Amino acid sequence: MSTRRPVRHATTARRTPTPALLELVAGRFRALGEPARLGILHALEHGPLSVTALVERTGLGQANLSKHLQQLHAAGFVSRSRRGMFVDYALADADVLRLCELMCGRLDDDLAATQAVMAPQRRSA
Amino acid sequence: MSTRRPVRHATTARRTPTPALLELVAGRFRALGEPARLGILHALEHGPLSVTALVERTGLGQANLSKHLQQLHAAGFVSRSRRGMFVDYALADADVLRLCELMCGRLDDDLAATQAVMAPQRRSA
DNA sequence: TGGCGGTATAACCATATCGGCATACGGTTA
DNA sequence: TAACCGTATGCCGATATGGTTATACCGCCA
Repeated sequence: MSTRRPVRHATTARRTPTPALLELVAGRFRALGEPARLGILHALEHGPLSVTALVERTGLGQANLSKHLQQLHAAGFVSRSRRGMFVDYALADADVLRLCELMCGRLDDDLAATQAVMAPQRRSA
Repeated sequence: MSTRRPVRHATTARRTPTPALLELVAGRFRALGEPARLGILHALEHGPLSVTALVERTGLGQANLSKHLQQLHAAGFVSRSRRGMFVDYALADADVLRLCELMCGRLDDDLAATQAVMAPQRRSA
């Protein structure tokens, strides 16, 4: 349910945003503003994983990981589902990766620009 | 310079991200993870503004605002330029708004979904 | 050159957040 | 039901971050 793509309400769009709305949006960006959580999302890129599996791939402590997963879930970036004794987490939708790719694209550009300034004539360094 | 659009290096793309890279990306998301800074970006949506002008539109204290502007600038979201005694800040590019729109779209969807669950038969509440 | 308006920085406090430890919760299996 | 495994939560110390006040910096103009 919720294809996420065609929907577009007027809720958050095109108006002077209230402080409460800004806080909501900011909270979601903040959820991505942590290397550990980005690592989790990256680990989920190729399919759902249980908490235990995520502990291995990310190297995070179990408790710590669990807390990060709660935050990602609260922000709507991952979905939760039980499988026997395990709990599988998965990327909620493709927009998550879109956000990261957009951000990475910006980073690439800026890094390239910085390099160009720092060493204009060198090939790579 | 730097059209930002067609460029796409291999730097951050498609590889197991190093901790340092994750930190870089996370830092940029964190720069957007603050209502005050989102408010600043919103204020700049229709054109460059000086710090003084931003103080008025955002209601932030001057020192506070200045610090937020430094962070946004460091993250590459705004550009700086002197005009006489003033310093004008402007959105660095259109991707900034793209990121916010993507995030707002997600929020809209989630809010709609929540409402649908909370009051399936009501029209609006 | 001195004063002034605009902007940035420093020092400070309050609060939020992360990571780790211990432990509680929830299913599953014996 | 009891023991057990996977997951979540409460508490703590360390650190980071935001907001305020005071002050330093820096072009401009008299």
